[in-house]
Amino acid sequence: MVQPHPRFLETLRVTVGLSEEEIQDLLGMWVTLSVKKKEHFFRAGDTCKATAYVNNGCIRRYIINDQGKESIVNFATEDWWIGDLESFLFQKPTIYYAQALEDTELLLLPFREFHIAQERFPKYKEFHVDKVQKSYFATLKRMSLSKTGSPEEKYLQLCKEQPSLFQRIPQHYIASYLGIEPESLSRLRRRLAGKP
Amino acid sequence: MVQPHPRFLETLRVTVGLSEEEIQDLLGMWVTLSVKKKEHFFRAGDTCKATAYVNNGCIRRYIINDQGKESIVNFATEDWWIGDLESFLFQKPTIYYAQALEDTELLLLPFREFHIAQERFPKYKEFHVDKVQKSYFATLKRMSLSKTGSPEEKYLQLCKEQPSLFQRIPQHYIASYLGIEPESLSRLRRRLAGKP
DNA sequence: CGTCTATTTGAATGTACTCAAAAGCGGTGG
DNA sequence: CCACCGCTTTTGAGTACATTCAAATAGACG
Repeated sequence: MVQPHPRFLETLRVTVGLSEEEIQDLLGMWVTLSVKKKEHFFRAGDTCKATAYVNNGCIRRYIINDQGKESIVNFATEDWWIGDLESFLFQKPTIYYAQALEDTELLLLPFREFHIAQERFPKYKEFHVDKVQKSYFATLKRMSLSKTGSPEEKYLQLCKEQPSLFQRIPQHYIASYLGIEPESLSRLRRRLAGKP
Repeated sequence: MVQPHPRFLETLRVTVGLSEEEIQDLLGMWVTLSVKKKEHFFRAGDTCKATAYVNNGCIRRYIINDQGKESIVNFATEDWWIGDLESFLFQKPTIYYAQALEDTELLLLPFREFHIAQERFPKYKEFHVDKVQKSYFATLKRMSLSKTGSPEEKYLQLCKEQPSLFQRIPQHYIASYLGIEPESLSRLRRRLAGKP
């Protein structure tokens, strides 16, 4: 495996609470996957065969609706997790697409190894259950607030949460995430810049 | 306790998988709460002291944003669960409001009893973890799809999922749920009815 | 430099919004 | 039984903002 991101090891040590030996043991179960810019990690219809940690790079997760329109659900950069948990846990087809926007390095824990790890390290299982719950609560909050917010507010929110994105990816992806057209985002930015 | 909804008992029997004795034991831990139309079950800032099952009636859960605008998150009718799990599990203040739109009867499992039940009946614990996960996945899917959908699609979706609502509550609540103004919903309905 | 892609700008259109007022509906009390 | 009241829904007119389509400009990269 490639050199894991420092925060990956820190998570295992501090948040999960594993000993150095346990970490070495666990690390042995992970494999590295490189995904080149523009390539897909998975597509709708695939079944997710592993949980994935973004070691570096950037992945966009999106969905395509009945009318063929795509909408970005989230961006995963360094130290994020990417995948479709439902597809992974139940080994059923996903409805999402995951595409690299930069050359990306993923750390994968395959399905079998995931279950072995959960058995062997109860702390890892707890960590995982906890992560699901936290994601749930965060998602609920984001959803509730985003419903009342204007595109402008959502834009400013994203600027706060993931400022690095604007330096690395074309902004029509940002527009797709915000649920507006690239032209609208362009005009929105001009308005915010205060040039009438 | 009042007569529980038949589907409540069925859930305990079939989904949770408890024996008749266990059910009797568990039922003893629940208490009934009546909430009159227009009254609040909880408000932002409160800490949820119980998990709540809607035995009959209807509750709207909503949020008020920075600009003081309210937005309905969901409607809970018979055989739904209502509350803020995050607030309940971590005993911290909620950001939501829950108000009865009809005289409503709730079945409550208070915080202490909830934990006793989880210890005494491992199956109940499993049931609960499962419920959280399923809610999470359902929420994600709803969110992803709602982002691309027009108000019209969301309206038709609600018609399919909770048709009874339209017979019981004022439609400006539906509008708030859809994220549009009452006037817009009125016009939307006229368009759908096909009267130019 | 030339090509491809991304961003910006313009003009016309559409849809939801605000504000205002009218019409519909349900319940209460005379 | 009817008149009145409060609340809900509908309708109208004008406004704001995102969309579409089209074209011009700017950037990135071989």
